[in-house]
Amino acid sequence: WDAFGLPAENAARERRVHPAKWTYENIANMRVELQRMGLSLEWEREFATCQPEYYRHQQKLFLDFLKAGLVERKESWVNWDPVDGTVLANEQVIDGKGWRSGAPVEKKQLSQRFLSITKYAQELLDAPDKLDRWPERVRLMQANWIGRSEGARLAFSLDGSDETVEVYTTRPDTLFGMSFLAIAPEHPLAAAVSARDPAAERFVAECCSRGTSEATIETGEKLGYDTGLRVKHPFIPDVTYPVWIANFVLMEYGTGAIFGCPGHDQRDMDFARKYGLDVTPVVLPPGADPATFSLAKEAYVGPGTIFNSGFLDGLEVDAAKRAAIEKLEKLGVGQGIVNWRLRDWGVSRQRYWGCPIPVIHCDACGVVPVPDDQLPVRLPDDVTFDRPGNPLDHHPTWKHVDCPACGKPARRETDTFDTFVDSSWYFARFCSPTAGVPMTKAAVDHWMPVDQYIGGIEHAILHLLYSRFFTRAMKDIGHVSVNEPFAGLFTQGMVNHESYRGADNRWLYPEEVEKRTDGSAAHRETGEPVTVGSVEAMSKSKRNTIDPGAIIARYGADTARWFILSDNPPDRDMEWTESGAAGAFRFTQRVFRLAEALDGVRAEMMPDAFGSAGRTLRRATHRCIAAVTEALEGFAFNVAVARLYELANAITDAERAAPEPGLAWARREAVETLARLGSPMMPHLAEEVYARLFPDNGHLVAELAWPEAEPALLVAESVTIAVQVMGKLRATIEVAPNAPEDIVLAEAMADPNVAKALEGKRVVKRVHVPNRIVNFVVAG
RNA sequence: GCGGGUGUGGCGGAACGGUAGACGCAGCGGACUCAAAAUCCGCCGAAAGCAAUUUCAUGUCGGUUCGAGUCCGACCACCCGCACCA
Repeated sequence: WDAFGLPAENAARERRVHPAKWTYENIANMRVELQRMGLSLEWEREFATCQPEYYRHQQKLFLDFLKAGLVERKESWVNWDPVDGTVLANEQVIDGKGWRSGAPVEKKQLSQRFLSITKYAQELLDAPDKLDRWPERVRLMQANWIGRSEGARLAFSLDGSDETVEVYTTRPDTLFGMSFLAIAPEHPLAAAVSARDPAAERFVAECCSRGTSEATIETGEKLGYDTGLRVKHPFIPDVTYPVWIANFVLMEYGTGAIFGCPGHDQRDMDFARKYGLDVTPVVLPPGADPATFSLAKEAYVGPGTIFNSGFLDGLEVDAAKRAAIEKLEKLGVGQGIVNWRLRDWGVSRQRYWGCPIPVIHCDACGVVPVPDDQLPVRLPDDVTFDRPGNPLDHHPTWKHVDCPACGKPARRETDTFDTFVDSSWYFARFCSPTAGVPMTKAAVDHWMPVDQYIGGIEHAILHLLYSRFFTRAMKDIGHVSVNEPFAGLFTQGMVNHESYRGADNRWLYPEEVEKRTDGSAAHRETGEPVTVGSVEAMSKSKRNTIDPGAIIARYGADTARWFILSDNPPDRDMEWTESGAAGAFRFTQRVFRLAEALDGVRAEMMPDAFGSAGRTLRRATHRCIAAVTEALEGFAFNVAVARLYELANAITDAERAAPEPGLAWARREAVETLARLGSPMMPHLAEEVYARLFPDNGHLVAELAWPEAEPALLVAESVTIAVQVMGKLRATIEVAPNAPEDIVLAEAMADPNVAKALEGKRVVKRVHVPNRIVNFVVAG
């Protein structure tokens, strides 16, 4: 149970219930639901991430990471809600305001802990090429997120000072096209300027309050402030350029500063045109005339030859990049580097309901790791949520401890881990869930990697990337032997449903809403009108969720399972509808009746020969084995279900056939197969049917090997061949399997309808695909 | 802006380049019943025809092929991810 996190804390604040109580009650409810569904889970391995028995090992892993140099402490910018006194995730900032308090969100710098995921950037980027059972889409999303780029880092000297400003660029070839240098509002140099320039301070403050919210990005308005500072060009020292603070420069990417080349970067172009800065083209498109080539509003980003650029003139873009980097390195002002979009993973959260970060702050010794023998650092139970901010911070005694190093009074860290940490290694813990260490080597070597991982596409980036990083880090400190945690990945689609709002604008659960025949909707009890919202992913906050318990209560678990699997391919999003549930229930009843009809028919030796109905049924049975097996292996559960319906229909046909030797045996075989192939979907019914057919067997279907098709029965007695004339179907003929071509063609031409279509035409080509199709190509 | 995906009956969806619409849901007609429920049988893309059958049809337009829902190109619509990433 991934059990730590914000929802529990919100429940605590809204309903005055302790997060632990709320969480364990939810777990209890969900456990009952999973058990009622009859899922084959190994409950001996159950645990919840909020149990000290779990998170103590997470704390140990963290300390191992710390020792291995995989943890850093850095200042970082966060979204700060001044009313709630807490840090907000980006998703919790709505239109620049805190989602709960509605207060304008501020940017604030906090000292946070970071896991060094960027040390593994190249490996994390490369390895998915070999994960051939991962969806291509997810591999691409991971690669884009990691975002490798090659370029140069170089230092610009400030005119009249010893200081420099570092920039990162992927286009060192365009350095001669520079017309300004721009820094992010959060850049240290911007702070220095602000200290003596109130107008600059106001500009920076405005940028920070607006942040990089969607509103600013959408309007795309580029805003800048000229600091009055100037920097020297690395290649032409006597020329200087203005230094601007610009809202479109991101502190988090590269160095937080760029050199502006309006001719060959659209953003720089927009900025230059707005503030009247120079635009010098330095890349000449193929075929363009250097004397007349100019740029108006569109930057040129294509290939070409460098000009207006001193020693780079005449080189192609790629060669110029190399030459520029070489020169920068020779001058000692820069070098070629690989840059990553991926940033280190900030794991500190100023929250109560999470795993405590096991370090202690001592005025004398600095940051001291909690010694292993003092783990776990337990969350205190006696906390209150009557004040904004982190309850751990307000707790009267919890954070006061003695320094493990010097023994003097010190403070516990009150931050907890991002809950993504909890889910980044649980799969390894499952291998040895009760071990006194995070995981035992023998167990993880036996089980890992996970053969088949299943999850929603919403986890395509963060959860999977973090787990991949954790696995590599755990390998480096000797816990596991594998590099990648998940050998196969299947991403299931989301289940969507309409959402409903009542008269008071509160969200309503679907079961509270009654649909009227005229299409309108009303509250089931009060009769008040209900606004029907869009069909969207089920979420607790919008209450558009369905409790499978209702179907289980009405029809039973097998019907619920059968129905859920029967309609949609599982990788596709679907809209939940119960319209097929009754049909699924009918089918479960029908399967039972098919078995009941065999009561009194004893299991005898397999007959030597079968009549035609028996042979037909046996072929259907064995074709079904092959088809269902293939469908299940490909996660096409809906197709597997369809094949089982076909088998049921074939059994019904056989029931109506005239009695013949061996037919009863064939029916028993078919019903047994139906139960066994259906057992993953409807296990309880399968066991009941099987026990009825073989009361003395003493085995469960679940214990039996998967059925295997007899190859001889997969070959049809006769095949239907489609006959086309010029690609249009004119008839179908029945022939023996693998019939000789001349016989097939003769029979095809003998068909009256085919003959009619061929009348008066000359056949110029005969296409024959054995057992499938004949096509006559005619002329005239 | 960049990247990816999807588009097939009234609905959910099947379909190694080879009979488009398997299977289910809904619907219509019938049997059984005093009646209902349950069950069973039949029909069920569109148009024409008494019928055999014919024509059209997998978002649009084109191409490759004996043959295209499937492969290729362009476009349209919707969905998802990332996004002033230098």
